[in-house]
Amino acid sequence: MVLTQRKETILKAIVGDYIDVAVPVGSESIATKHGLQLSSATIRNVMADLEAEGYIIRPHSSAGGVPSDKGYRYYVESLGGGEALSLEERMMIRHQFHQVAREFEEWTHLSAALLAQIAHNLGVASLPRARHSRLKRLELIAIQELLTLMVIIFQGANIKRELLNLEETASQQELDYTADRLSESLDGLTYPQIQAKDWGDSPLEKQVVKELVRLMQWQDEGDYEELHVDGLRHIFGQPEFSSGERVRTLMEVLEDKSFLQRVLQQIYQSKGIQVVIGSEIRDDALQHCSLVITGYGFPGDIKGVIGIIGPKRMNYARSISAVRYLSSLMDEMITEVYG
Amino acid sequence: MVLTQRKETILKAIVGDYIDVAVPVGSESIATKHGLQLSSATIRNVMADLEAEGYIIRPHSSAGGVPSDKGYRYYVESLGGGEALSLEERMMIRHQFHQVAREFEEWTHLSAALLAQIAHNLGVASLPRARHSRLKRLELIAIQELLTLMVIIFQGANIKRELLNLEETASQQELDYTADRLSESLDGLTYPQIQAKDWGDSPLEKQVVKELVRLMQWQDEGDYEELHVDGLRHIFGQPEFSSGERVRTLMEVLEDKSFLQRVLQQIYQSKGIQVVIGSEIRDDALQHCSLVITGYGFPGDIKGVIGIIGPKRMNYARSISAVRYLSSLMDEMITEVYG
DNA sequence: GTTAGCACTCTACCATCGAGAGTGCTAATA
DNA sequence: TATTAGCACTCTCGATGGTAGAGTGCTAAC
Repeated sequence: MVLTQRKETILKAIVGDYIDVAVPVGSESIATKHGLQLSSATIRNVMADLEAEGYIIRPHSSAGGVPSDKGYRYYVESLGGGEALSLEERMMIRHQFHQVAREFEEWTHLSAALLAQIAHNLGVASLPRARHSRLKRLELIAIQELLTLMVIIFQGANIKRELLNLEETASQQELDYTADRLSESLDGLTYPQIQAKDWGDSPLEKQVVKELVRLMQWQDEGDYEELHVDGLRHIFGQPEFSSGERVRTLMEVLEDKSFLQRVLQQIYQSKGIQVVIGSEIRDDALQHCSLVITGYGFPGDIKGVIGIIGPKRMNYARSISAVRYLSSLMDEMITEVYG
Repeated sequence: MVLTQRKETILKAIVGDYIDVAVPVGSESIATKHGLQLSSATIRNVMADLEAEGYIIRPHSSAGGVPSDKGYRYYVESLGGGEALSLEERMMIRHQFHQVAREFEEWTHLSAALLAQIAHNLGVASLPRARHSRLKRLELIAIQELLTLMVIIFQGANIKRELLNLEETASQQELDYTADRLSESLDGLTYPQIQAKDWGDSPLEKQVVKELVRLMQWQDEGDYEELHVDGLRHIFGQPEFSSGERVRTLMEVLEDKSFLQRVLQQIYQSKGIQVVIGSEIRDDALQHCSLVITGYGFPGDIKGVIGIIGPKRMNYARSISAVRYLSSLMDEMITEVYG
């Protein structure tokens, strides 16, 4: 599936121009703007070929060409590494991360915000999570006679809190004792390991462990941590989303978190930065969109996901660089925490 | 500012009809649809008065009337209690809350989602937070030699986690000891009280306390907890947001959390459910919107906020009932937790 | 293989026009 | 005096048609 030099040059010109101006591009403008030593007639011939081979589409019979998904795909493949972010941008990003380095709820907020800002599209980011969560520490705090707050701290600094209705009363001392005992004996264990252990007679302990296992199981089997989305304001500037209908379906997808996560999951299986274009996304609602997305964290174990969602007509080179840089930064930061 | 019986009836008819169909309403349709024993000519006379008094506006000289902000205001005031939610709806809501009762991260998600669903507009909700946060317990967990995870549990089950770069190495034992000591001596204190205490010589303790105070201060002085927004998909169905420009400014406001929080703060000062219409909101970007919103929690102490944002042309009666019911439910639930 | 020339196609824009909805006014009516 | 019928007037909205311009495809010449 490789094109001759000239076809490729012209296809890239078409895609590039269309990305810039969102208007079908004609043979004349290519001939003049790109310094090719070819007349518009020649370019028309080439474009006819490109259309026949499915790389471009014509909105109507006497209109210029717009890239098909196949055309975008060829364009993206031929980009190579993509242009790196400028030094100033990289420094700006590093600086901002430095500001929030200690509060890692902020990491995903910042990532999503920066991606949105750089790409002028949607930025998405989820916190990293271990595939098999391991307990680090457990706290039990009495709230009312039978109501207890259970705080679970996982390795990697993930935290869950949950209310627990005790079956029988317990003093704060008893709760502390139980929490300490459990923290010690369960340190570093996954939920199947916890489940496999032999539990004595203490009904309190039993109840807490049961709840703990339930929660860890639910968490490990679930999808990602919550996904942060930023940059909605940019999307509405794009001509492809000026009509109401597309915006609405896009919103429906974005608000149906489970759905978006399913899409991301499917993408995340593979390594490295993924670029998924239009119909390559399984879902109808995202036919007009492309994703530039990657997982990060320790391969196969801890995983999070960050990326960019936008119209197919996006700046892929820049988006890829941005996602690459931010994912490496996130990798760096969580390596410190998960040590 | 009270209208005669007839004027009021007609104004309410206009506002009600306009809310239904989003089209300027004419004298003829009022005369026929509302069973008034009046001819369209009479209604035209009344409408001329209403226009002169500023309750309605004409898009152009020979068009029907659309409510002004003043007209909406009168309509809302005259609604009285508003229609209650149906029994089925209330049971459905209660049931859903019951499902997530133990995980209160979910409370705001669910509230926002339900409000959005009921009102077919944006639902917003923030978690409750104490005005003066009080420490409940502190945990210190070694991650690397000089890197420690500090987990702070507040009264009311709010939790913060933060990374701490230690000035000198400390074993997990030392960290535990310090955390226990501090948890005990600081239990129930606010940050000024903590600051006022006399701190011994332990550099570790000093550092932890300093960081703790910084964080609590930052938190107490900040705005609300993060605000959850749901229902974007509904907004785009509304005719007033079909044009690109308004959507974009709305998005800009929604994504600028600090800004939205400022608006909400201003509103939250007062008690009970607030209905804020168009120009009554200080912000230009929200001129086309109305808010139905209320704080909840213990007055003057613990506060959160939930509400509905939509076009001025919203179903106020239903929105008010929904916000009222959900805020009472949230009150109920946090009363249990905060005791 | 490339290009100039030209007829053809399609869109986007503008002006025009008529139907329809709705008003304001006036005069007649209860 | 309050209400109503009647009517001329105003404004929007959608359809229609006509034109300029951009761009193509084809053919013949280079």
